[in-house]
Amino acid sequence: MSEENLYTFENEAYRKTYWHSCSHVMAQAVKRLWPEVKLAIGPSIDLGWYYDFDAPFSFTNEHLEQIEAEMKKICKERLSIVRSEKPRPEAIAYMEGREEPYKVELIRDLPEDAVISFYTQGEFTDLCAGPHLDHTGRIKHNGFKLTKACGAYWRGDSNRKMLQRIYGVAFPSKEELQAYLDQQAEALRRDHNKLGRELEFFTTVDYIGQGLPIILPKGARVIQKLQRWVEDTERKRGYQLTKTPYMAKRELYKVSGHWDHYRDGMFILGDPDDETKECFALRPMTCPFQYQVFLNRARSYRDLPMRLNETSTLFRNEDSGEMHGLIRVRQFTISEGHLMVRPEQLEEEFKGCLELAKYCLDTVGMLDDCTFRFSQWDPANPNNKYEGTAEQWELAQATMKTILDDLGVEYTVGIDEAAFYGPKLDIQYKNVFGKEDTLITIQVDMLLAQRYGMEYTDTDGQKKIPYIIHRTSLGCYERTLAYLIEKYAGALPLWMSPEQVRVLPITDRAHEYAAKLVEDLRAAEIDAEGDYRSEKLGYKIREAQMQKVPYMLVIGDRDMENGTVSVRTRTGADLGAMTPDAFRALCLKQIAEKDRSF
RNA sequence: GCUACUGUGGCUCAGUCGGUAGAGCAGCUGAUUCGUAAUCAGCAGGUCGCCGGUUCAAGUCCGGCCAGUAGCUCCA
Repeated sequence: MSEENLYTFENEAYRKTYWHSCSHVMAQAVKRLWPEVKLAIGPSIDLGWYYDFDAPFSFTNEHLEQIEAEMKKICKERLSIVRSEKPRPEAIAYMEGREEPYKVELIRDLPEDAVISFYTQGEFTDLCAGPHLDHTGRIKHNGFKLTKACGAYWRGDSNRKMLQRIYGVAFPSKEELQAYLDQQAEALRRDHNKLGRELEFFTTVDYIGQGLPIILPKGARVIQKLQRWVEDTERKRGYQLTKTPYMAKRELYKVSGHWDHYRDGMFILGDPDDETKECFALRPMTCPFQYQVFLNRARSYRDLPMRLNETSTLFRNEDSGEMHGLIRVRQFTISEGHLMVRPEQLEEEFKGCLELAKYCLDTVGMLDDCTFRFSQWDPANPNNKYEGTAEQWELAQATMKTILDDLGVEYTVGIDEAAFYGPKLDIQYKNVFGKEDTLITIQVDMLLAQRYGMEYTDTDGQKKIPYIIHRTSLGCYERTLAYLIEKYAGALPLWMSPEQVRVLPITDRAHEYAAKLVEDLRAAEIDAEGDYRSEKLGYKIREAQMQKVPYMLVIGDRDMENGTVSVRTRTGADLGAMTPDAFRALCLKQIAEKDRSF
């Protein structure tokens, strides 16, 4: 960072400091307007800041406008922001005197030897580690906006009180703020939950239930293309396809530990507490089912690595507020797989899994937008979430770290993000709202094989326990489809488009010729449709364009005379006239190459 | 699950102070045969998310439920 850029938004530290000071200005404005509101915390975040409040009323857009107006005043007052420190008892007494119970709790939870600092601007003082700008006038009064108010639990704990969080963003100028807001509006136009319904990829029905979308023919066709490609790709890489049951008796899940750790997340058929009767549960994951394939007969080291894949439909009883379009649902189908490996094969096989996932993501065009997270356990997790001993966890995580470092994977560490049976490499993706979810996960499991009595006879005649890699190559098809719709704004690459070509006869005279073209294209396994309605060409083009059909073939008298098709793309380009054979070859080449540029 | 907001024909929306539902697009029928983003006319389509309450009268008011949206918490 050069000297002249130190106090600009190019410097992350400055940017964060600026936003943090914005949060204080916002809190000051709220306290001026409604002194009875209690303060919780207000940090800067990746983009902007938030502040959590405990207010006796709900913040509405009108309140946000009032707060913004007061904030502008505070900026114009150019109040100095001054740091001070207080010893612990004095700090507690100070915040008790100000009737700020959340601040008192925060101070009480600080370590004994912590420096307790405060920042004061005008009449407003907040507990804060800092740093901050030197005065409130540094904040451009027309460069910020409060974007939304919503609920958030105190200290992120769902057992504690729900406070109200106000989010804001700020930029060094009005123009940059506007550019950001415009860009956000543009992103929302890509929202798969809106676009996916408009384009008839999926729908939902009230009386079927939450998180249970209907995948319509177009969405189903895309998923079918992806699924066939993934299964073929896996087969080429030595995977064997399995088909296992969608449900099992509770006893299966008791062995795996899912019954103890995941029961609330399962759809249970029967009374789970009546041990005298059979009780089933729909599967929330495929692991224990696919293990039975390994267990089918005695295994030798020659059987390993055993790579099993399954296009697996899973059922998870998510809490009602968790569902979101196709991204978070209660029934989904995942490109699931498990690899049973000898210890010395672990690194190579893990590498293979990662390469496969990267290949899949790259092919659909999503790799560049992904981030990697090494999800580890938290030994201090209070909910007894994790199985196994500390030694087993340390070994699994150390092994995985070595693998990731050897592969040169750039990752962040997520503490307490592991599965209950082992650490994970999660490949994360963000939706148009900036919310991140796991797209793909590759997990190392040194626990469950033993639980299920999985073993193989090694070269030395000894029985040994395999390591298991849990992995997916393209994630869940519903979620992946959602992200693809958002990434491409509905205009999916040709090879995965549900309708690849639409033939548009200009007059009735061209119907027969058009129908023949459709037939020939379909014979070549190209998804083609004809629009034989007696509408004008412009109307048919408009409709095909809005439905994001990659290629339109305009057919008129001229084409019939010359034996050509006139090719138009959904981007509006006119490729001119060519023979049907030439067009078909062009199409097939782009499909075979999975050309992402079209 | 929690907080807030939303719910009128397939879609986008109008519906005043409670007085018994309206438009455009899509659909259907007919006319039109028109070469690169909307041809014209007609027809049909809604127990206003569901259930209950208040009222002479509820799409409008109240309660409960269901569904959708954002965030929180959880999670692929």
